[in-house]
Amino acid sequence: MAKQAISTPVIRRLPRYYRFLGELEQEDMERISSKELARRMGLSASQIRQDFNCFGGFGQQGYGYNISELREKIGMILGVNERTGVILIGAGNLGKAIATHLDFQKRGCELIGIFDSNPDLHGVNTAGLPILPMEELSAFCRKHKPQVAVLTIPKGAAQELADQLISLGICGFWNFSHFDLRINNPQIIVENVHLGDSLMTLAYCMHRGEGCDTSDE
Amino acid sequence: MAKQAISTPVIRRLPRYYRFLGELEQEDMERISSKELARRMGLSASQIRQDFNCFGGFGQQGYGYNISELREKIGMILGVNERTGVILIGAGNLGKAIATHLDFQKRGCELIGIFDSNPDLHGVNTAGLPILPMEELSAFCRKHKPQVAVLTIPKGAAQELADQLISLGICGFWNFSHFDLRINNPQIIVENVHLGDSLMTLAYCMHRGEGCDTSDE
DNA sequence: TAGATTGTTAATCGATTAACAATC
DNA sequence: TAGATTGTTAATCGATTAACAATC
Repeated sequence: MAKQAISTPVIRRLPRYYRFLGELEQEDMERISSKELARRMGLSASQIRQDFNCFGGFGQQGYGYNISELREKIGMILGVNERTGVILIGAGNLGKAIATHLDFQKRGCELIGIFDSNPDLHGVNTAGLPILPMEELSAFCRKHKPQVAVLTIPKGAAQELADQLISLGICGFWNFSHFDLRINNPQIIVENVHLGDSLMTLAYCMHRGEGCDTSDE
Repeated sequence: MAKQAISTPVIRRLPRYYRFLGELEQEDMERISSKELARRMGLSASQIRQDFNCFGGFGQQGYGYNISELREKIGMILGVNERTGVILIGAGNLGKAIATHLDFQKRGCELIGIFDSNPDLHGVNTAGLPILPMEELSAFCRKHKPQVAVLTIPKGAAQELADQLISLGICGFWNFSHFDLRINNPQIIVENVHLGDSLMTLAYCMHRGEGCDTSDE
């Protein structure tokens, strides 16, 4: 579909476009120009047109973009209609928060298993799933073949567990473990989320004062 | 201290440097060259030297960088010794996870108040603090003058609450609310964290397959 | 001293912005 | 048709990489 490889900055903006277009749709708006969308999102109109044109013409000269059509097309690109199997490992507060508050289905994913080493949690219903012991992990993976693992576990356990999960067929990690996974296999996709780094960036801007704008909007 | 404004990409890399240097320090390493640090972090040696030189010479020709000295200097820049007052609003799973698992002190911040509108939670001890009712928010702010607010609340409530908090003296937001705060005051610093967008980026890379590398490491 | 590695300048690369012809 | 707004090319800007003199 794409003419050539899409650059990272563009990819990272796609979910945000998708979100804004969803909001506009809910406001019952039908069409929008790149200029108006730029104003609302804090981007430039040029950039928006460049971004959309990575995937081919979504708009119409003199008219702009049809909001629901554009949203649907971006959704297709992002794969919101896929059903990628996801397991979550580590059912602490953060794991629970992600399992319960994040709509995986809306994002092309399906949470199919939750694991924790703490026996007190085993069997506890979370987001409609029973928390399973780690011992069942490999049998589960062989049976259900999840592709993505969410790691909401402490730092120390992350790398070893990741290696094990790769051998069980996991090829994508959403890693919250305060440790940068390094996997020397380009087929394995890693999204490291470092909440601590994000807080530090904010803290830096606070004490450095004005003019410090790190927002990527 | 800085000769000129530091660019956003550099600022965003600083916490990561700080983290890696901390790990090296714990491995009892004393010195490191830009080349070796680059190898470990997946950056280029050139970039590392450029980054550090934004702040003045941290290294020594022929030797490299002294790890603990470098770490301390980056820590100073990031303001880890500050004590910025932080309140957290929304004590659901995500709020609790952030309050309990994130070491604010290590990052120049101090969590001094937690608020939630749910009466069942009032008084519940979380990370050493009692959860307070929203009604006490303004009195609390007047008394303790927090500067940063963590918003772990639903989307709908975010913008209105943010405006109220600004009038109470809050000048930094760490926003997890699935809604992009837009505040037209450059003095107010906003760090939007969109976990959903992060998952979608991962999902995109999964179904697009190989060569999709959005890691910023 | 010789080797190593920085600090810094210059070259390259890529992303964003500007401009405008195409066209609805 | 005239006005609006895209798609797309060219110009600009900024960040990364390469190169190398300075120096420990």
